[in-house]
Formats: sequence, structure tokens, C-alpha cells
Amino acid sequence: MRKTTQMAANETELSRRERQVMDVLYQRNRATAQEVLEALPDRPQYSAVRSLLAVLEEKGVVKHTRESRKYVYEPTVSPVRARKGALKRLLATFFDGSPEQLVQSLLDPVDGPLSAAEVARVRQLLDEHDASPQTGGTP
Amino acid sequence: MRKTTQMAANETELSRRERQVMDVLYQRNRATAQEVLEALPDRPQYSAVRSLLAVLEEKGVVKHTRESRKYVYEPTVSPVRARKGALKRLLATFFDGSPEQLVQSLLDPVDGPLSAAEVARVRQLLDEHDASPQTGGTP
DNA sequence: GCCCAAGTGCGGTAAAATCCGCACTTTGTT
DNA sequence: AACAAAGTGCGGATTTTACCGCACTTGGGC
Repeated sequence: MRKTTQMAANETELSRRERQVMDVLYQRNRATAQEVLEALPDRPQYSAVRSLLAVLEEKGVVKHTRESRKYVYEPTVSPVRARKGALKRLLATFFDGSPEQLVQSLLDPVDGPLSAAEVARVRQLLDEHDASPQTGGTP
Repeated sequence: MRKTTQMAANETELSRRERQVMDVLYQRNRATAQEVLEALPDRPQYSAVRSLLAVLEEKGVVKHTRESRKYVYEPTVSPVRARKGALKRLLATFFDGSPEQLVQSLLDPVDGPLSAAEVARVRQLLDEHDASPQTGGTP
């Protein structure tokens, strides 16, 4: 019974360093090995980064595109999908699946002080949502 | 301003497995090695879990309390603080630091469909926040 | 066409993470 | 009090991670 055939996107269990690289990739959407290196916490060697990237690509979570003479890496799963997954996970782990609790934490001025404008904007989002729950389909 | 004296809770760089254990601990607030074992993704051996827990305790992120004949483990950093940190991190990595974008993703019916009641509750939170931005200090 | 600079692939090494078994201790029962 | 069940504390072996250097390739300027 095989199990190593192709479980890439499914079994996304990344190591600490790999996670850090993915974070950089998600913040920039795409980046060269050089850029990833510069954005990494405790800058290793250029070679190390390429090695990480290669492993990540082997795992199927990133892909590269040749651009002139350099490689540009980017995540295989869309940012939209990735952020939703991350959000869902966060919700489950820390907020008992309760969006309200999350928002409450978001509003707490202690470490995430929202400006009045931001609050207003959020409220507007709620109104829009209220007005059209299922408008704007997702192809 | 010290920074290397006792940075246990601060410089929390955990490995994959350790992270998983912490997730379980945060979901339940506290648990025995046995419970952690049962909640873990690919159940290792009981011994392995105890080993993990020991390492985690050594790193200072969990502590144990004796209860009858078994040990009950729990995170050292409060759930409140932990969730704020996680939220902040998520915000920075996936939402460009924009709370609005996060809320928008939260409202998207695709994978996190909020009930009308939840939306209403969130709106109420906003109102409360609007009414008293800095009421109720945080000791 | 030739040379220089920049970039890539590979393979090997040290360190960390993960796992497990075993001997000893503690608790509840008869 | 002795037994059985359940739990704990190592120590160490195996697998992953993380890192780096070096030889080869590619692209552009002269």
C-alpha cells in the first residue's frame, strides 16, 4: 500500500524553517531566493535558502518560474485559499471556533489598537454582508 | 532592557511536533499526556508524548501539576496572551496587517459562513468598542 | 567569440527532532 | 500487606532539518 505517491498538498507539515520561508513567500506573494534570504530571521547562507526552496518545491507547496537568469518562487496554493485555511485553523485552536471571540481580541486595544477609521470600515463590511449574504459568487 | 535573561515565553521557536502539542494544550487549556496523545495527528507512542512534554517544559512553555497519580500539563503563557500573539502574526503574514481584510475573509461564506446571529453579535462588539475605547483596564 | 558576473544543482555533514523501550514509583484493590 | 494497573524518568538509536561549498550553466558586455 503506497502512501508516498502524491500527498503533497494534503500532508502539508512543514518544519520551522520551511514555515518561515513560506511566510516570506506569502507576504510578498513571490520572491527570488535572494529576497527570501534577506527576509529570513537569522540569515543563513544563500545556498541554504536555495536548498530549503528546493525541498519546499519537492513537497509541492511552492513552484518556480524562470525570469531571465533567475528563479522566482511563489506558493502553489493561492493566497486567498491559504489565508482562509490559516484563519480557520487559528479560529479552531485559539478561539474555540468562535468568530466573535476573535473579533473581540482584535478590538482589544492592548496589542492591536484599531483606529476609528478601521472600525468604521469593518462595520461597513458587516453591513454589506448583511445586505447581500450570497452576492458575488465564487467561480 | 534585558533580553537574554529569560526569554522562554518570548523566543518560542517550536518544532512541528511541539507546535502540535501546544495546539492541543491550547484547545483544552490543560491535558494529561494520555489526552495529548489521543489528540495528536499521527499518534506516536505514549513515551514519545511524554518526551515531547518534557522538552516543552524545559523550554518553559508548559508546566505540569500533579493530580492524584497523573500529571496535568498546561501552557505557561495565558490563553489570552497566546491568542493575541497568534492573531498578530496571522495578520502580518496573510493580511498585510489589515484587520479589515481579515474580517472580510471571516465574512466570506465560502469556508467560514457566519450565522446572522454571529454577525449581529460582532456588530454589537463594535458598538461597545465605539462607546468605550479604553474602558476596563487590563491589569 | 570570449570573458566576467550571477545563478543553479548536487551531494555531503553536523545538529536537532522524534521516537521508543525499559526499569522504577505510585495508587487502588482485595 | 501484596498485587496489579497505570504512570514516570531516563538513555539512546533513528530520522529530519538545516546548512554549506563547489563545480557547472547561463546571460550580457566588449
